[in-house]
Amino acid sequence: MNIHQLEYILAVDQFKSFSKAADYCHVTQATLSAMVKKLEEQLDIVIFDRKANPIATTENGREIVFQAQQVVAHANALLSSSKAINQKVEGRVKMGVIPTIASSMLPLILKHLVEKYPLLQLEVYEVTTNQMIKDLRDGKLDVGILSTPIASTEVETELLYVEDLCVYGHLPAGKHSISKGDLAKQRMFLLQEGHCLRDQIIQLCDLKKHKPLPSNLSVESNTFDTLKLSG
Amino acid sequence: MNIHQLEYILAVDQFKSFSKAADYCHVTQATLSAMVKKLEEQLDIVIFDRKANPIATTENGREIVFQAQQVVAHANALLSSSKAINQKVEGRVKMGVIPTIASSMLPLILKHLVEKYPLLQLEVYEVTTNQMIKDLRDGKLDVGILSTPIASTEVETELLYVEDLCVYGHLPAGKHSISKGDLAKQRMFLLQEGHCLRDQIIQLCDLKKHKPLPSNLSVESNTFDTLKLSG
DNA sequence: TAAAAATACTCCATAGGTATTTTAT
DNA sequence: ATAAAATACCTATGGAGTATTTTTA
Repeated sequence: MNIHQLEYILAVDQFKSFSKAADYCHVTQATLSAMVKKLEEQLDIVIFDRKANPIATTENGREIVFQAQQVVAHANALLSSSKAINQKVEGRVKMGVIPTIASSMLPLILKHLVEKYPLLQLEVYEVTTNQMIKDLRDGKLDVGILSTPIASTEVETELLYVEDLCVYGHLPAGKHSISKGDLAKQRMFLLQEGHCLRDQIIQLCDLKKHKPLPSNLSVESNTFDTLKLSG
Repeated sequence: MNIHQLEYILAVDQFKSFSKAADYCHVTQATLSAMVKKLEEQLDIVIFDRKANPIATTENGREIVFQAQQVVAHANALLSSSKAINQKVEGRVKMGVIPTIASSMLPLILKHLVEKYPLLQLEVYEVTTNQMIKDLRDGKLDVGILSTPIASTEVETELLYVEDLCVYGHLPAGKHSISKGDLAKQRMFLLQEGHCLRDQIIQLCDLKKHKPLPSNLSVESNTFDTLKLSG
Protein backbone atom coordinates (compact mmCIF):
# COMPACT_ATOMS: atom_id res chain seq x y z
CA MET A 1 0.00 0.00 0.00
CA ASN A 2 1.24 3.46 -0.79
CA ILE A 3 -0.16 6.94 -0.89
CA HIS A 4 -0.40 7.02 -4.68
CA GLN A 5 -2.59 3.94 -4.70
CA LEU A 6 -4.89 5.58 -2.18
CA GLU A 7 -5.11 8.68 -4.35
CA TYR A 8 -6.02 6.46 -7.28
CA ILE A 9 -8.97 4.85 -5.54
CA LEU A 10 -10.15 8.26 -4.36
CA ALA A 11 -10.12 9.44 -7.96
CA VAL A 12 -11.98 6.36 -9.18
CA ASP A 13 -14.51 6.79 -6.38
CA GLN A 14 -14.95 10.39 -7.41
CA PHE A 15 -15.12 10.04 -11.19
CA LYS A 16 -16.69 6.56 -11.34
CA SER A 17 -14.32 5.82 -14.20
CA PHE A 18 -10.82 4.39 -14.39
CA SER A 19 -9.96 6.40 -17.49
CA LYS A 20 -11.08 9.73 -16.06
CA ALA A 21 -9.38 8.93 -12.77
CA ALA A 22 -6.14 8.11 -14.58
CA ASP A 23 -6.34 11.37 -16.49
CA TYR A 24 -6.94 13.25 -13.25
CA CYS A 25 -3.96 11.55 -11.58
CA HIS A 26 -1.70 12.12 -14.59
CA VAL A 27 -0.99 8.45 -15.14
CA THR A 28 -2.12 6.08 -17.87
CA GLN A 29 -5.30 4.08 -17.51
CA ALA A 30 -3.27 0.88 -17.54
CA THR A 31 -1.09 2.00 -14.65
CA LEU A 32 -4.04 3.11 -12.58
CA SER A 33 -5.95 -0.10 -13.27
CA ALA A 34 -2.96 -2.19 -12.26
CA MET A 35 -2.36 -0.21 -9.07
CA VAL A 36 -5.98 -0.36 -8.01
CA LYS A 37 -6.02 -4.06 -8.65
CA LYS A 38 -2.82 -4.51 -6.68
CA LEU A 39 -4.21 -2.57 -3.73
CA GLU A 40 -7.38 -4.63 -3.81
CA GLU A 41 -5.29 -7.78 -3.77
CA GLN A 42 -3.09 -6.58 -0.94
CA LEU A 43 -6.07 -5.60 1.20
CA ASP A 44 -8.02 -8.60 -0.07
CA ILE A 45 -11.01 -6.34 -0.57
CA VAL A 46 -12.90 -5.63 -3.78
CA ILE A 47 -13.21 -1.86 -3.69
CA PHE A 48 -15.02 -1.25 -6.98
CA ASP A 49 -17.78 -3.05 -8.80
CA ARG A 50 -16.55 -2.76 -12.37
CA LYS A 51 -19.63 -4.42 -13.80
CA ALA A 52 -21.90 -1.66 -12.64
CA ASN A 53 -22.41 1.26 -14.96
CA PRO A 54 -21.10 3.66 -14.02
CA ILE A 55 -18.54 1.91 -11.83
CA ALA A 56 -19.74 1.64 -8.25
CA THR A 57 -17.86 1.60 -4.98
CA THR A 58 -18.68 -1.53 -2.99
CA GLU A 59 -19.89 -1.53 0.61
CA ASN A 60 -16.44 -2.49 1.87
CA GLY A 61 -14.86 -0.18 -0.64
CA ARG A 62 -16.64 2.82 0.83
CA GLU A 63 -15.05 2.11 4.20
CA ILE A 64 -11.61 1.85 2.60
CA VAL A 65 -12.20 5.00 0.55
CA PHE A 66 -13.17 6.86 3.71
CA GLN A 67 -10.00 5.77 5.47
CA ALA A 68 -7.95 6.58 2.38
CA GLN A 69 -9.34 10.10 2.42
CA GLN A 70 -8.00 10.54 5.94
CA VAL A 71 -4.56 9.29 4.99
CA VAL A 72 -4.31 11.35 1.81
CA ALA A 73 -5.63 14.47 3.48
CA HIS A 74 -3.05 14.24 6.22
CA ALA A 75 -0.30 13.45 3.76
CA ASN A 76 -1.22 16.56 1.81
CA ALA A 77 -1.26 18.52 5.05
CA LEU A 78 2.26 17.33 5.74
CA LEU A 79 3.45 18.47 2.34
CA SER A 80 1.70 21.79 2.79
CA SER A 81 3.39 22.23 6.14
CA SER A 82 6.79 21.51 4.70
CA LYS A 83 6.21 24.05 1.96
CA ALA A 84 4.99 26.55 4.50
CA ILE A 85 8.06 25.99 6.64
CA ASN A 86 10.37 26.52 3.69
CA GLN A 87 8.61 29.47 2.22
CA LYS A 88 8.59 31.11 5.62
CA VAL A 89 5.02 32.20 4.96
CA GLU A 90 5.02 35.96 5.25
CA GLY A 91 3.67 39.04 3.55
CA ARG A 92 0.26 40.60 3.00
CA VAL A 93 -2.64 38.54 1.73
CA LYS A 94 -6.05 40.00 0.99
CA MET A 95 -8.67 37.31 1.28
CA GLY A 96 -12.37 37.62 0.46
CA VAL A 97 -14.92 35.38 2.16
CA ILE A 98 -18.64 35.13 1.50
CA PRO A 99 -20.74 35.95 4.60
CA THR A 100 -22.25 32.48 4.85
CA ILE A 101 -18.83 30.98 5.35
CA ALA A 102 -17.24 33.85 7.21
CA SER A 103 -19.40 33.44 10.30
CA SER A 104 -19.00 29.68 10.60
CA MET A 105 -15.61 28.74 9.28
CA LEU A 106 -13.32 31.67 9.95
CA PRO A 107 -13.40 31.49 13.76
CA LEU A 108 -12.21 27.91 13.49
CA ILE A 109 -9.08 28.64 11.53
CA LEU A 110 -8.07 32.29 11.74
CA LYS A 111 -6.55 32.19 15.20
CA HIS A 112 -4.61 29.06 14.41
CA LEU A 113 -3.44 30.53 11.11
CA VAL A 114 -2.03 33.81 12.39
CA GLU A 115 -0.38 32.08 15.32
CA LYS A 116 1.28 29.56 13.05
CA TYR A 117 2.49 32.23 10.64
CA PRO A 118 3.24 35.32 12.71
CA LEU A 119 4.84 37.03 9.69
CA LEU A 120 1.68 36.61 7.64
CA GLN A 121 -0.41 39.75 7.46
CA LEU A 122 -3.84 38.44 6.63
CA GLU A 123 -6.62 40.83 5.69
CA VAL A 124 -10.07 39.31 5.54
CA TYR A 125 -12.93 40.98 3.70
CA GLU A 126 -16.53 39.78 3.85
CA VAL A 127 -17.92 40.18 0.35
CA THR A 128 -20.62 38.62 -1.80
CA THR A 129 -19.74 36.14 -4.52
CA ASN A 130 -20.26 38.63 -7.37
CA GLN A 131 -18.26 41.31 -5.63
CA MET A 132 -15.48 38.82 -4.94
CA ILE A 133 -15.13 37.90 -8.62
CA LYS A 134 -14.84 41.60 -9.47
CA ASP A 135 -12.33 42.31 -6.70
CA LEU A 136 -10.20 39.32 -7.70
CA ARG A 137 -10.13 40.62 -11.28
CA ASP A 138 -9.26 44.11 -10.11
CA GLY A 139 -6.54 42.87 -7.81
CA LYS A 140 -8.31 44.17 -4.73
CA LEU A 141 -8.28 40.61 -3.43
CA ASP A 142 -5.60 37.94 -3.77
CA VAL A 143 -7.73 34.92 -2.91
CA GLY A 144 -11.26 34.18 -1.85
CA ILE A 145 -13.39 31.49 -0.28
CA LEU A 146 -16.79 31.00 -1.83
CA SER A 147 -19.36 28.37 -2.65
CA THR A 148 -19.24 26.39 -5.90
CA PRO A 149 -20.43 26.29 -8.58
CA ILE A 150 -19.40 29.68 -9.90
CA ALA A 151 -20.16 30.83 -13.42
CA SER A 152 -17.00 32.83 -13.94
CA THR A 153 -14.17 31.10 -15.75
CA GLU A 154 -11.74 33.91 -15.03
CA VAL A 155 -10.80 32.68 -11.57
CA GLU A 156 -8.80 29.60 -10.77
CA THR A 157 -10.61 27.45 -8.23
CA GLU A 158 -9.54 24.76 -5.84
CA LEU A 159 -12.01 22.62 -3.90
CA LEU A 160 -11.45 23.06 -0.17
CA TYR A 161 -14.20 20.91 1.28
CA VAL A 162 -17.72 19.61 0.73
CA GLU A 163 -20.62 20.30 3.05
CA ASP A 164 -23.98 18.56 3.10
CA LEU A 165 -27.10 20.66 2.96
CA CYS A 166 -29.29 19.81 5.93
CA VAL A 167 -32.98 20.37 6.48
CA TYR A 168 -33.76 21.67 9.95
CA GLY A 169 -37.39 21.08 10.84
CA HIS A 170 -40.14 18.55 11.52
CA LEU A 171 -40.83 15.48 9.42
CA PRO A 172 -44.38 15.38 8.07
CA ALA A 173 -46.39 12.76 9.99
CA GLY A 174 -45.95 9.27 8.62
CA LYS A 175 -42.99 10.19 6.41
CA HIS A 176 -39.44 9.01 6.75
CA SER A 177 -37.83 11.27 4.19
CA ILE A 178 -38.36 14.64 2.58
CA SER A 179 -38.35 15.44 -1.10
CA LYS A 180 -37.76 18.73 -2.85
CA GLY A 181 -41.49 18.92 -3.48
CA ASP A 182 -42.27 18.60 0.21
CA LEU A 183 -39.92 21.46 0.96
CA ALA A 184 -41.44 23.76 -1.64
CA LYS A 185 -44.81 23.49 0.12
CA GLN A 186 -43.37 24.38 3.52
CA ARG A 187 -42.67 27.77 4.99
CA MET A 188 -38.94 28.22 4.80
CA PHE A 189 -36.52 30.55 6.51
CA LEU A 190 -34.04 32.01 4.06
CA LEU A 191 -30.90 34.05 4.33
CA GLN A 192 -31.16 37.65 3.17
CA GLU A 193 -31.09 38.76 -0.43
CA GLY A 194 -27.54 38.71 -1.79
CA HIS A 195 -26.39 35.51 -0.08
CA CYS A 196 -25.63 32.90 -2.64
CA LEU A 197 -26.99 30.13 -0.43
CA ARG A 198 -30.40 31.81 -0.56
CA ASP A 199 -30.39 31.72 -4.34
CA GLN A 200 -29.11 28.16 -4.37
CA ILE A 201 -31.90 26.98 -2.09
CA ILE A 202 -34.50 28.79 -4.14
CA GLN A 203 -33.17 27.21 -7.31
CA LEU A 204 -32.77 23.79 -5.76
CA CYS A 205 -36.31 23.66 -4.42
CA ASP A 206 -37.90 25.33 -7.44
CA LEU A 207 -39.33 28.02 -5.19
CA LYS A 208 -41.17 30.79 -7.00
CA LYS A 209 -39.09 33.81 -6.25
CA HIS A 210 -41.89 36.35 -6.28
CA LYS A 211 -44.81 34.32 -5.06
CA PRO A 212 -45.28 35.34 -1.43
CA LEU A 213 -45.09 32.33 0.86
CA PRO A 214 -48.16 31.65 3.00
CA SER A 215 -46.61 32.72 6.23
CA ASN A 216 -47.48 34.79 9.22
CA LEU A 217 -43.82 35.03 10.09
CA SER A 218 -41.05 36.36 7.95
CA VAL A 219 -37.48 36.01 9.03
CA GLU A 220 -34.48 36.79 6.96
CA SER A 221 -31.09 36.95 8.46
CA ASN A 222 -27.39 36.87 7.80
CA THR A 223 -26.73 34.03 10.16
CA PHE A 224 -28.07 30.57 10.72
CA ASP A 225 -28.10 31.10 14.45
CA THR A 226 -30.65 33.86 14.12
CA LEU A 227 -32.76 31.65 11.89
CA LYS A 228 -32.65 28.83 14.40
CA LEU A 229 -33.64 31.11 17.28
CA SER A 230 -36.52 32.48 15.25
CA GLY A 231 -37.74 28.99 14.47
CA MET B 1 7.54 10.66 0.36
CA ASN B 2 6.06 7.35 1.35
CA ILE B 3 4.52 5.85 4.45
CA HIS B 4 7.62 3.83 5.34
CA GLN B 5 9.75 6.95 5.46
CA LEU B 6 7.25 8.56 7.79
CA GLU B 7 7.37 5.52 10.06
CA TYR B 8 11.15 5.80 10.09
CA ILE B 9 11.17 9.38 11.32
CA LEU B 10 8.57 8.52 13.95
CA ALA B 11 10.87 5.76 15.19
CA VAL B 12 13.92 8.04 15.25
CA ASP B 13 11.90 10.69 17.05
CA GLN B 14 10.86 8.07 19.59
CA PHE B 15 14.16 6.30 20.17
CA LYS B 16 16.50 9.26 19.58
CA SER B 17 18.76 6.86 17.71
CA PHE B 18 19.02 5.76 14.09
CA SER B 19 20.28 2.31 15.02
CA LYS B 20 17.49 1.60 17.52
CA ALA B 21 14.93 3.02 15.13
CA ALA B 22 16.22 0.80 12.35
CA ASP B 23 16.03 -2.23 14.63
CA TYR B 24 12.47 -1.30 15.59
CA CYS B 25 11.46 -0.92 11.94
CA HIS B 26 13.16 -4.16 10.92
CA VAL B 27 15.49 -2.53 8.41
CA THR B 28 19.22 -1.93 8.53
CA GLN B 29 20.64 1.26 9.97
CA ALA B 30 22.01 2.17 6.54
CA THR B 31 18.63 1.85 4.87
CA LEU B 32 16.90 3.90 7.51
CA SER B 33 19.59 6.60 7.42
CA ALA B 34 19.30 6.82 3.67
CA MET B 35 15.52 7.01 3.73
CA VAL B 36 15.43 9.67 6.42
CA LYS B 37 17.98 11.68 4.50
CA LYS B 38 15.98 11.31 1.32
CA LEU B 39 12.80 12.47 3.01
CA GLU B 40 14.61 15.45 4.48
CA GLU B 41 15.89 16.33 1.02
CA GLN B 42 12.49 15.93 -0.59
CA LEU B 43 10.81 18.11 2.01
CA ASP B 44 13.86 20.36 2.16
CA ILE B 45 13.63 20.28 5.94
CA VAL B 46 16.23 19.09 8.43
CA ILE B 47 14.16 16.94 10.76
CA PHE B 48 16.85 15.70 13.13
CA ASP B 49 19.88 17.32 14.69
CA ARG B 50 22.39 14.49 14.44
CA LYS B 51 25.08 16.45 16.28
CA ALA B 52 23.07 16.57 19.46
CA ASN B 53 23.49 13.73 21.90
CA PRO B 54 21.13 12.02 22.02
CA ILE B 55 19.79 12.93 18.59
CA ALA B 56 17.26 15.75 18.78
CA THR B 57 14.23 16.55 16.66
CA THR B 58 14.48 20.06 15.26
CA GLU B 59 11.81 22.72 15.65
CA ASN B 60 10.61 22.16 12.08
CA GLY B 61 11.09 18.43 12.51
CA ARG B 62 8.59 18.32 15.35
CA GLU B 63 5.92 19.79 13.09
CA ILE B 64 6.70 17.20 10.41
CA VAL B 65 6.75 14.39 12.99
CA PHE B 66 3.36 15.48 14.26
CA GLN B 67 1.90 15.43 10.77
CA ALA B 68 3.58 12.11 10.07
CA GLN B 69 1.90 10.64 13.15
CA GLN B 70 -1.47 11.58 11.69
CA VAL B 71 -0.68 9.99 8.36
CA VAL B 72 0.75 6.80 9.82
CA ALA B 73 -2.05 6.45 12.35
CA HIS B 74 -4.67 6.70 9.64
CA ALA B 75 -2.76 4.36 7.37
CA ASN B 76 -2.69 1.81 10.18
CA ALA B 77 -6.38 2.37 10.74
CA LEU B 78 -6.99 1.61 7.08
CA LEU B 79 -5.06 -1.64 7.32
CA SER B 80 -6.90 -2.54 10.51
CA SER B 81 -10.20 -1.87 8.81
CA SER B 82 -9.31 -4.07 5.89
CA LYS B 83 -8.37 -6.88 8.24
CA ALA B 84 -11.54 -6.36 10.21
CA ILE B 85 -13.60 -6.48 7.02
CA ASN B 86 -11.97 -9.72 5.96
CA GLN B 87 -12.04 -11.41 9.30
CA LYS B 88 -15.66 -10.41 9.73
CA VAL B 89 -14.88 -9.51 13.34
CA GLU B 90 -17.16 -11.62 15.48
CA GLY B 91 -17.13 -13.82 18.56
CA ARG B 92 -16.63 -13.29 22.27
CA VAL B 93 -13.72 -11.25 23.59
CA LYS B 94 -13.00 -10.81 27.29
CA MET B 95 -11.06 -7.61 27.81
CA GLY B 96 -9.57 -6.35 31.07
CA VAL B 97 -9.04 -2.65 31.66
CA ILE B 98 -7.36 -0.96 34.61
CA PRO B 99 -9.69 1.47 36.42
CA THR B 100 -7.60 4.55 35.62
CA ILE B 101 -8.10 3.98 31.94
CA ALA B 102 -11.57 2.49 32.08
CA SER B 103 -13.25 5.68 33.22
CA SER B 104 -11.57 7.95 30.72
CA MET B 105 -10.94 5.99 27.58
CA LEU B 106 -13.68 3.38 27.33
CA PRO B 107 -16.59 5.78 26.83
CA LEU B 108 -14.76 7.21 23.84
CA ILE B 109 -14.44 3.96 21.96
CA LEU B 110 -16.88 1.31 23.21
CA LYS B 111 -19.97 2.63 21.50
CA HIS B 112 -18.18 3.05 18.22
CA LEU B 113 -16.66 -0.39 18.51
CA VAL B 114 -19.81 -2.39 19.10
CA GLU B 115 -21.66 -0.45 16.42
CA LYS B 116 -18.94 -1.12 13.90
CA TYR B 117 -18.77 -4.83 14.74
CA PRO B 118 -22.28 -5.92 15.65
CA LEU B 119 -21.23 -9.55 15.70
CA LEU B 120 -18.53 -8.86 18.27
CA GLN B 121 -19.55 -9.80 21.80
CA LEU B 122 -17.25 -7.68 23.92
CA GLU B 123 -17.05 -8.24 27.67
CA VAL B 124 -15.18 -5.60 29.62
CA TYR B 125 -13.83 -6.20 33.11
CA GLU B 126 -12.34 -3.51 35.31
CA VAL B 127 -9.37 -5.09 37.08
CA THR B 128 -6.08 -4.00 38.62
CA THR B 129 -2.81 -4.59 36.79
CA ASN B 130 -1.76 -7.52 38.97
CA GLN B 131 -5.15 -9.18 38.69
CA MET B 132 -5.08 -8.69 34.94
CA ILE B 133 -1.76 -10.48 34.55
CA LYS B 134 -3.17 -13.41 36.54
CA ASP B 135 -6.43 -13.49 34.59
CA LEU B 136 -4.59 -13.38 31.27
CA ARG B 137 -2.49 -16.33 32.39
CA ASP B 138 -5.55 -18.23 33.56
CA GLY B 139 -7.42 -17.51 30.36
CA LYS B 140 -10.10 -15.56 32.17
CA LEU B 141 -9.20 -12.64 29.96
CA ASP B 142 -8.23 -12.59 26.30
CA VAL B 143 -6.69 -9.12 26.14
CA GLY B 144 -6.19 -6.19 28.45
CA ILE B 145 -5.39 -2.51 28.46
CA LEU B 146 -2.96 -1.36 31.11
CA SER B 147 -0.18 1.10 31.76
CA THR B 148 3.44 0.34 30.89
CA PRO B 149 5.95 -0.60 32.12
CA ILE B 150 4.88 -3.97 33.39
CA ALA B 151 7.24 -6.38 35.09
CA SER B 152 5.72 -9.57 33.74
CA THR B 153 7.31 -11.04 30.65
CA GLU B 154 4.59 -13.61 30.21
CA VAL B 155 2.26 -11.29 28.35
CA GLU B 156 2.73 -9.96 24.87
CA THR B 157 2.37 -6.20 24.82
CA GLU B 158 1.62 -3.69 22.09
CA LEU B 159 1.92 0.04 22.65
CA LEU B 160 -1.46 1.68 22.02
CA TYR B 161 -0.72 5.31 22.82
CA VAL B 162 1.38 7.60 24.98
CA GLU B 163 -0.04 10.07 27.46
CA ASP B 164 1.79 12.92 29.13
CA LEU B 165 1.64 13.17 32.90
CA CYS B 166 0.35 16.60 33.84
CA VAL B 167 0.64 18.51 37.09
CA TYR B 168 -2.59 20.22 38.07
CA GLY B 169 -1.96 22.98 40.57
CA HIS B 170 -0.35 26.34 41.29
CA LEU B 171 3.18 27.32 40.30
CA PRO B 172 5.30 28.40 43.26
CA ALA B 173 5.68 32.18 43.18
CA GLY B 174 8.56 33.30 40.96
CA LYS B 175 9.03 29.91 39.34
CA HIS B 176 8.44 28.97 35.75
CA SER B 177 8.77 25.25 36.04
CA ILE B 178 8.36 22.48 38.59
CA SER B 179 10.86 19.79 39.48
CA LYS B 180 10.29 16.41 41.08
CA GLY B 181 11.68 17.88 44.30
CA ASP B 182 9.15 20.68 44.32
CA LEU B 183 6.36 18.15 43.97
CA ALA B 184 7.57 16.00 46.84
CA LYS B 185 7.24 18.97 49.20
CA GLN B 186 3.67 19.71 48.12
CA ARG B 187 0.48 18.16 49.34
CA MET B 188 -0.62 15.82 46.62
CA PHE B 189 -3.91 14.15 45.81
CA LEU B 190 -3.45 10.51 44.95
CA LEU B 191 -5.63 7.79 43.54
CA GLN B 192 -6.58 5.02 45.95
CA GLU B 193 -4.32 2.15 46.94
CA GLY B 194 -4.19 -0.46 44.21
CA HIS B 195 -4.14 1.91 41.27
CA CYS B 196 -0.89 1.61 39.43
CA LEU B 197 -0.79 5.31 38.67
CA ARG B 198 -0.67 5.97 42.41
CA ASP B 199 2.39 3.80 42.79
CA GLN B 200 3.97 5.29 39.70
CA ILE B 201 3.58 8.81 41.02
CA ILE B 202 4.95 7.83 44.39
CA GLN B 203 7.94 6.21 42.76
CA LEU B 204 8.48 9.03 40.30
CA CYS B 205 8.43 11.73 42.93
CA ASP B 206 10.37 9.75 45.55
CA LEU B 207 7.51 10.19 47.98
CA LYS B 208 7.93 8.37 51.28
CA LYS B 209 5.16 5.87 51.22
CA HIS B 210 4.57 5.81 54.95
CA LYS B 211 5.56 9.28 56.01
CA PRO B 212 2.27 11.08 56.53
CA LEU B 213 2.05 14.18 54.37
CA PRO B 214 1.57 17.46 56.24
CA SER B 215 -1.99 17.95 55.20
CA ASN B 216 -5.23 18.88 56.83
CA LEU B 217 -7.07 17.39 53.92
CA SER B 218 -6.92 13.82 52.69
CA VAL B 219 -8.58 12.81 49.51
CA GLU B 220 -8.20 9.54 47.75
CA SER B 221 -10.43 8.57 44.91
CA ASN B 222 -10.86 6.30 41.97
CA THR B 223 -11.41 9.08 39.51
CA PHE B 224 -9.63 12.24 38.52
CA ASP B 225 -12.88 14.15 38.44
CA THR B 226 -13.41 13.56 42.15
CA LEU B 227 -9.88 14.71 42.83
CA LYS B 228 -10.38 17.85 40.85
CA LEU B 229 -13.64 18.65 42.64
CA SER B 230 -11.96 18.09 45.96
CA GLY B 231 -9.11 20.38 45.04
C1' DT C 1 -18.76 -0.90 -32.93
C1' DA C 2 -16.87 2.35 -30.02
C1' DA C 3 -15.42 3.24 -25.45
C1' DA C 4 -13.58 1.51 -21.34
C1' DA C 5 -11.15 -1.79 -18.55
C1' DA C 6 -7.96 -5.65 -18.34
C1' DT C 7 -3.75 -7.92 -19.77
C1' DA C 8 1.06 -8.57 -21.46
C1' DC C 9 5.41 -6.96 -21.70
C1' DT C 10 9.26 -3.80 -20.92
C1' DC C 11 11.86 -0.40 -18.34
C1' DC C 12 14.00 1.97 -14.73
C1' DA C 13 13.73 4.37 -10.35
C1' DT C 14 14.34 3.34 -5.80
C1' DA C 15 13.79 0.81 -1.36
C1' DG C 16 16.61 -2.28 0.73
C1' DG C 17 20.79 -4.94 1.48
C1' DT C 18 26.21 -5.54 2.54
C1' DA C 19 30.57 -3.60 3.39
C1' DT C 20 33.17 0.18 4.73
C1' DT C 21 34.44 4.80 6.25
C1' DT C 22 33.71 8.77 9.00
C1' DT C 23 32.40 10.96 13.14
C1' DA C 24 31.81 11.78 17.94
C1' DT C 25 32.28 10.42 22.76
C1' DA D 1 38.69 2.99 21.43
C1' DT D 2 34.22 2.22 20.47
C1' DA D 3 29.72 2.95 19.25
C1' DA D 4 26.84 5.26 15.98
C1' DA D 5 25.88 7.51 11.69
C1' DA D 6 27.17 8.34 6.96
C1' DT D 7 28.76 6.72 2.58
C1' DA D 8 29.57 3.62 -1.46
C1' DC D 9 27.92 0.28 -4.12
C1' DC D 10 24.90 -3.55 -5.54
C1' DT D 11 20.34 -5.94 -6.12
C1' DA D 12 15.65 -6.59 -7.02
C1' DT D 13 11.07 -5.22 -6.30
C1' DG D 14 7.44 -2.77 -8.22
C1' DG D 15 5.54 1.60 -10.16
C1' DA D 16 4.86 3.41 -14.59
C1' DG D 17 5.15 3.15 -19.43
C1' DT D 18 3.43 1.24 -24.52
C1' DA D 19 0.87 -1.91 -27.12
C1' DT D 20 -2.81 -4.99 -27.35
C1' DT D 21 -6.84 -7.70 -26.17
C1' DT D 22 -11.16 -8.30 -23.89
C1' DT D 23 -15.39 -6.66 -22.32
C1' DT D 24 -19.67 -4.09 -22.15
C1' DA D 25 -23.28 -0.70 -23.45
